[in-house]
Amino acid sequence: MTRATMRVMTTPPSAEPSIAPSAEAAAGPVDVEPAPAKRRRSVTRERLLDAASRVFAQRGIEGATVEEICDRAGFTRGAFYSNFAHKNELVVALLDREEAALFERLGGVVESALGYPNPIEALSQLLFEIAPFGVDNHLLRSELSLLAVRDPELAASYLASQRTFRERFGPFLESGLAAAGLRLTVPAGDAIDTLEAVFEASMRASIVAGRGPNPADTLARRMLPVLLAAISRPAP
Amino acid sequence: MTRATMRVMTTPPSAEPSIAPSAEAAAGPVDVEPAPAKRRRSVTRERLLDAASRVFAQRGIEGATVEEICDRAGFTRGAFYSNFAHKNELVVALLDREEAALFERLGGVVESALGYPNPIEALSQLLFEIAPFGVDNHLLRSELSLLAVRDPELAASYLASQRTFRERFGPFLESGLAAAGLRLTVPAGDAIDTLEAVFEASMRASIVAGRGPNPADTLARRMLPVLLAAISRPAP
DNA sequence: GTTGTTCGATACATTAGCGTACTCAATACG
DNA sequence: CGTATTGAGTACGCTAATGTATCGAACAAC
Repeated sequence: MTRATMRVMTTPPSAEPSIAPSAEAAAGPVDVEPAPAKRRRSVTRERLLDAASRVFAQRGIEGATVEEICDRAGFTRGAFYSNFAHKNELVVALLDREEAALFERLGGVVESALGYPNPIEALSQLLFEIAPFGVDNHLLRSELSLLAVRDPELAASYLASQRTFRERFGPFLESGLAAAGLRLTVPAGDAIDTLEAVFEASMRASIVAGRGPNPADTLARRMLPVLLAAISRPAP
Repeated sequence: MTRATMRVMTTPPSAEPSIAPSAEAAAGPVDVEPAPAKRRRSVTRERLLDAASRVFAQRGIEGATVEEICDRAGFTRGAFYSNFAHKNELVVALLDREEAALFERLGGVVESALGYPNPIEALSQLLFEIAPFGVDNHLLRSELSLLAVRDPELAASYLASQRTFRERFGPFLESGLAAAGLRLTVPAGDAIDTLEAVFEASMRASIVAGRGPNPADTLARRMLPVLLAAISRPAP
């Protein structure tokens, strides 16, 4: 019952393999895997973020407790406060990470945009491949935007994220449409906001209604083609 | 410092006029004003609901404490728990009340629907008269839908409210369109959900961005005509 | 090997907010 | 008028969650 003993028991309870000295090539992801031990810290951070993502999805941001996040990550609160100052900092960090992940997917899928028969359908399909990249993120963003209404600090982060999202997604959308011989009839920002709004509503609706996260028919699935048609017209 | 003294001090601190015995015709609203004293209770309830509405708007549902609501209403928690079983019951009660209020407005505005020159613009205008009947309600519904994702009890109430909203608003929308020589091209439910989603997003966006609740140009203001056009076509 | 540093664990103090039980005052009713 | 009922205030206990201060062990460098 020395602390060493306890540590062995608590550290890798049900998560990734332990971070033993020479486990460099071991662990799952294809990540850069930096200096073997020097970066335990960043591994811990990642695991906390992973856990946070799950717990947030389940309980919501406000509903989530730091403790549960730590438990799920296989750490104690000590580890948490050694890595983040507050819960909010965690939220922001998670937001950043998910955003990066989104753009990665976006990059990976962009080439498949071209050369479809029906342009609107193709674009819809495309959006479906990147947008519902997890209900969790939608819920997260949704709740975040709500929290941002009151918390100025979160608002700043949220707005920043929102802006880069628009900046990167706008061109994507426009080039997608262009490839289909279409162009936007409304400001790109509005188009994106509208699409996002419907996606969010759609997600929430299907969850609240108890249907699985993405059954074949959702509001978004039905409305997306209509919306895309509404905000574009054949390019001159 | 008998309790009587304290009561005098705490009861009407900064709210509506006190509920003295013969103050029947006194108080503000044009309400039915039932039996003079028999219904103190319902007055208390109303005041708690009013306060709750304000506090929720400011702090959010989860962020609001029962205590603050009571303070603002000029009561103590004793009064609260004498009127509501839980915070959730309050939330549901408030939801019901706001819904009723919405339909009242909807009734009052429906006649002005007819006989406009530009049908789409007219409808947009109409929706703007009933929809942003207060940012607060949008935030409330927004947060509620989020809470409903996790809380089955709230989900039930939310879904019920959602359903009656759709049932009453659908015909309204359809007849509005019909009067303009248009008909829906998508299911009414989808149309409503989409409009609502954009309204919500629009509200949140302008609040988060720090602009006032309804400046002349919002996402909704810009997109509503486009959306309406997208979901309707000339009737045969 | 020894030493220094870093990271995470343990334990604690504190706060806040909820819900309940009990009490008193005022009103309604006979 | 006196009694019963109801509505609101007061006080209390309890739980959950946060953040902090301290401690020990592993790793890295020399």
